[in-house]
Amino acid sequence: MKYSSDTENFFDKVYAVTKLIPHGRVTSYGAIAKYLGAARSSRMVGWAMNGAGKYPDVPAHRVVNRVGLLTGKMHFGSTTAMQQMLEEEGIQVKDDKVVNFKKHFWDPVLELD
DNA sequence: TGATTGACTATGA
DNA sequence: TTCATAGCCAATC
Repeated sequence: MKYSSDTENFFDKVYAVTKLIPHGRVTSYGAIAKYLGAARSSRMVGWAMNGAGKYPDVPAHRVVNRVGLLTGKMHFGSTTAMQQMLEEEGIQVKDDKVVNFKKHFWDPVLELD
C-alpha cells in the first residue's frame, strides 16, 4: 500500500492533537486545523476523524464544530453515544450541543503553543 | 478522469 | 439575527 506522505502526516497530527484534549474538555475542528497550520482545511480534520474510529486513543467525541454542536454524533454508531460520553466527562449537552461550550473549549493553539 | 460529497468555517444579504 | 453562498482539500463514485 502507498502512503500519501503529507496527508498521512496531517491525519497523524490531527489524531495526536485530539489525543491531547484534556478530560472534560472539547475543541473544534477549526481549532485543530489552525494549530496544524491549515485553518482553511477544517473539513480535512473532520475527514481525519472519519478515520479516527480505528484509533481507540482518539477521543473524537471531544471534537465538535465551532459552536459546540455535535455534528459528528451520527458517526459514533449511535446518535446519543457522543453526548453520553461528554456528559460522563462532566460536559453538559443540550439539544445536541455543548452547554457553556466556551468554558469547556480547549484551544490547542493557546494550550500547546 | 471528472464530478460529487463531507464529522467545517467565514462572509454577505 | 437568521439564511444562503463560497472556499477549502481529500476521498469516493
